[in-house]
Amino acid sequence: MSASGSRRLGVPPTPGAAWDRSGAWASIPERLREQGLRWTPQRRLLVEVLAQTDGHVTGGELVERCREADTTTIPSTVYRTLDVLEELGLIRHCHGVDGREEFHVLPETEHGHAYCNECGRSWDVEVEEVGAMLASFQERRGFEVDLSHLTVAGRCRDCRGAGGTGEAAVE
Amino acid sequence: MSASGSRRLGVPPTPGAAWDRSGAWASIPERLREQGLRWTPQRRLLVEVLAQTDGHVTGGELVERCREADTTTIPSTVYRTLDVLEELGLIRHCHGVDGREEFHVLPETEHGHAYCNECGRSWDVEVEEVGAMLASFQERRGFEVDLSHLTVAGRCRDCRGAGGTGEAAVE
DNA sequence: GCACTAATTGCAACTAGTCGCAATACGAGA
DNA sequence: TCTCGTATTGCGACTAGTTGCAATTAGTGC
Repeated sequence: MSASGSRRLGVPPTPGAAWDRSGAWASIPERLREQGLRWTPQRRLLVEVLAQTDGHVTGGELVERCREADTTTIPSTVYRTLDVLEELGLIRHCHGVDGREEFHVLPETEHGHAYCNECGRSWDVEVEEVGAMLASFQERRGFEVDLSHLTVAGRCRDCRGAGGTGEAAVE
Repeated sequence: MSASGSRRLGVPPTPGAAWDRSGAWASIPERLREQGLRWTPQRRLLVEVLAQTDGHVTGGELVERCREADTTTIPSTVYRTLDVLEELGLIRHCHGVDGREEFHVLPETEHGHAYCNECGRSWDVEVEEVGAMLASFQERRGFEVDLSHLTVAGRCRDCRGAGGTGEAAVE
């Protein structure tokens, strides 16, 4: 495959302009149609599943949940719809430490992730924490970093044995 | 994929601090045996292939090259041997933007990678460039970052210039 | 309500990689 | 040189995701 494959770097949702979540879901059919795309039962099902999801999900989990609602769900349809929804800015995908795909639903702010290789927990990484790095890439390389795709692997405080709390663990 | 093979662009390997590569390879059999592991023909083949490799390779490419030398090569054996060699520190693996595994042979310094989503090129990211981020993770979260596993995705200078889609997309 | 056409789906085959298990064979010790 | 324990291999099945293609169908125009 080529790096420019089906997964384009869509323009991310503007962070400040916090979306009305329910509104965002409701407008999907017309937003699709505006672009000559279609609103199908399969897409509606996935959107319903997504609307009940908070935080991160893997593609496999989404396929699973769709299949619970409709046993005839086909994985390739789910993954293709996920691509379309990502282009619409409703979800963002990134890769966990193991390289597996993960999706964020309606990311309110662009953020990256930190994963602990040992316990497998993950944390959101906000722009402030890596702002200097982003700026340095911009200046030194002219490189525009896609924060939502940033995955930082390593060992968390707990696993290093330093004691302390695993704040805001996601999983 | 059009641009396969090793792509090391931008920051070149540190010229002075070169290891004695042949020495590192030569000591593998005994290093394995020291740990109660074994030196097999399959492992020797993979090590030979690796010794002729510079920069980054995907697992698939390695399987391919081993198969060229020995058509009976089994993928799972290659991947398992890769794990063993990583434990020995002879290679490091990371994940490209598409989540696919990539291996570095004999990494001279711990480094991360920057990938351009559009042209697919990649660059090494040395510790100086992300030092502040590493330190901040350490202090604020007690999190020890594994730099060699860091993949920064985004758009490179050339693609931002050529694409002309405007810097307005940056958030 | 009907026809048309291009977007979408379902399917099957494929890529990349992992895992469990029985058979093989490395290499330490006799 | 032979024996033996166990690391490793080969294999087949499986997970996660992608792709090409023919059949289906959403949605526009009449």
